Amino acid sequence: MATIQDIARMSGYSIGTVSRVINNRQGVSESAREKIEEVIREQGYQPNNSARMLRQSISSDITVIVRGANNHFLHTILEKVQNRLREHGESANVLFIRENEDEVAAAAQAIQNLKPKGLIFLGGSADAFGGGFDKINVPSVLITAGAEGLGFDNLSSFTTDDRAAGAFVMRTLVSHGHRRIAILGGYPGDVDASKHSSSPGTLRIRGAIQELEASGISFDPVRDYEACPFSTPDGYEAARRILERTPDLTALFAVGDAVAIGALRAIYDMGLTVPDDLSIVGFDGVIITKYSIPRLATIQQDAATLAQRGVDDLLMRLSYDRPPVHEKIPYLFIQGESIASPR
Amino acid sequence: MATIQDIARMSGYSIGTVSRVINNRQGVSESAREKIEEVIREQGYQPNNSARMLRQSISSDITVIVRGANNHFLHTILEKVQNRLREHGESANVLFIRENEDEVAAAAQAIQNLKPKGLIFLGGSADAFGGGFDKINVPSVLITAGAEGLGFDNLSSFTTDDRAAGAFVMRTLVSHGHRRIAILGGYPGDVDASKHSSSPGTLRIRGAIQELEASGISFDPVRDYEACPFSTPDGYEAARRILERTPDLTALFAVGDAVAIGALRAIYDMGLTVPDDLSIVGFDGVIITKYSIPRLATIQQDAATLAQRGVDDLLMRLSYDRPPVHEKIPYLFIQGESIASPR
DNA sequence: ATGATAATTGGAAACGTTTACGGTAACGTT
DNA sequence: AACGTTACCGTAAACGTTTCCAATTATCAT
Repeated sequence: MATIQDIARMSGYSIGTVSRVINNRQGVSESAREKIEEVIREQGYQPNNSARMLRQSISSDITVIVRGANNHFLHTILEKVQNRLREHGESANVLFIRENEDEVAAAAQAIQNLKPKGLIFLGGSADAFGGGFDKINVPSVLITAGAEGLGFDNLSSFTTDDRAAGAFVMRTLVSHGHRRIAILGGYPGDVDASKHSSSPGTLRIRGAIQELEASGISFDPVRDYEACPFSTPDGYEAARRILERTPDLTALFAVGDAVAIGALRAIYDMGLTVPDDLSIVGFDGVIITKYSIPRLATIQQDAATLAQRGVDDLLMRLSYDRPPVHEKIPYLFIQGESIASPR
Repeated sequence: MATIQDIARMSGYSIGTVSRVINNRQGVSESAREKIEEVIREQGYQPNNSARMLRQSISSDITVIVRGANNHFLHTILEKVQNRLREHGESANVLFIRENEDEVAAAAQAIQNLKPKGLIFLGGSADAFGGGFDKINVPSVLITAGAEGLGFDNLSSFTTDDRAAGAFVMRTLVSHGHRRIAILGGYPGDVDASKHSSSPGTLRIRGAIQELEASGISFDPVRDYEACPFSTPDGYEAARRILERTPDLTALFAVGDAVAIGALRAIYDMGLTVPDDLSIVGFDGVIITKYSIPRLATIQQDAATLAQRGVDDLLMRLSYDRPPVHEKIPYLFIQGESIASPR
């Protein structure tokens, strides 16, 4: 493998100039730049990362933190993020962490001495970012949750408009004639509008409740809401609990597809059918919703765009320093086969 | 952050000796070792990776290569691998690549100058390892495919006994009285026993066919087999094709759960029911098989053990040089609700 | 006690970069 | 022609390790 010295020798310039070309800094003549670039190209030279890192005390890779349960939607985004990074010639370190706080702190610690040049968060909420990651102070992006107005000055966010989507789901159900609707999934505190939270689940739920109230439909958090983690087994259990507790329901809004899939089976096991006895809507738009029986109505998040915009923004801010941005990516409502009017 | 120099100064020894202690090499007195270790401990000193890497021209991290479509089973393993690595205090670089050959070659190239100290492959087959990765020549493990007897001298493998499992599935179907059984999924060449291949799909299929023939049941590759990638949409299409072509089938063996889930829906769309009209068995044991309607019969691979043994073997071989091993991890047959006797 | 040998330790070079600094050349201004 | 300014470029130090080699000390047999 050629070194910067070899390139310098072969191009007839000094290593200083070569270095300037590599990092495209100014102060090097057009002729020098061309010559050096040519040599670099024909030698297939790649700067040695370790040396660079040693000198600058920052690594040249990006760390991706995936937060939450083994979730198909996050995996989809992860893969797209990874692909996009590779298209730009970047490679990524990936870390999976669970929701709990000490794990977040530990991860932040571990990542700190990995010295990444940038951070990408998948899943979770911006709150976690405050749990140690803000100290690392490198350009970061949060995909799948919003971070606007939270005072993190190095964190962009790209997300679906969860509040609007949650409201949209409810509007749809109500327009089908549903009046007894329950919500499934998320954290116990999510229904409590007085608590501040920027997590997507919370926003979906609050948007939904707000819409219901705007339609003059009462929503009792104790009776009509059941919290649970975003996984299929948890969705199954939660659905059973709420259906046993509140048998007069005609529709269910699961704030994640994994939960909805579990609920689908729970409903089946209780001898009810979807959508005749009960309508159900999910959230995320994972592939399985298009093949389940019945096909699941859901909010399809645009994973490809989320990933792409997130990565592009990070790389952009990595090279030209710009302020972070907060963007909402359009979503799509998928009708599926799991909604009908109550009978 | 303290450096080795600080430790040297504070302990009263030279950096050479400190280095020897850190890498616990021999040739340092017990007293020196103790003193130095004490200082290291109280300073919370961590060697600088970049410097180390620069000097030794090998990085300190492990690269994980995930091969194949966006597959839930692989994601599950990936997460478990990652967790196990973290338990050992290691971090991993993750790369997703598709099946095609140039992508493999490109990835091998890219990884070569990442200079990982070890490699973990998830999915695909050992064949891919030959496409450039063997040149990197670091301890590697292949999880989810076998590599025994292929002449790679630095590659361990941990896998389900795909051939036996494939045979087991067929034995089960035959014992239920099925005689007209089709196989779904994998590459077109997989049925051709004359071609050599170590891919898991191939082995499952060959094991299945072998078992059928041993039971005196004829299997016509053209009529009873339909190749397709390991994804749900592809499974859907493949199932439609084969059911239209061969309507007298009574059972289907999909060599991956994703394929089976697609097939389930295809069967439904054709107005048939599982298992009354058609039995179906999948492979992998992903979570969704336990919640689909009907629950899918499948071969449950032991993802946790596969991941754990793979990681442990790699780390072991990284520190003590041992020969690679090839291990088959037990699987479990899950009865599900998708098998019945033909009527 | 002496020398020979082994064990331990220190010193310094090297890994491949980046960057501050100083030097040189080119150019325009007077 | 002399000078100042600018643009470009080269030199060398520094980043924190590992490791070779030489130096020192300890151990032992005689």
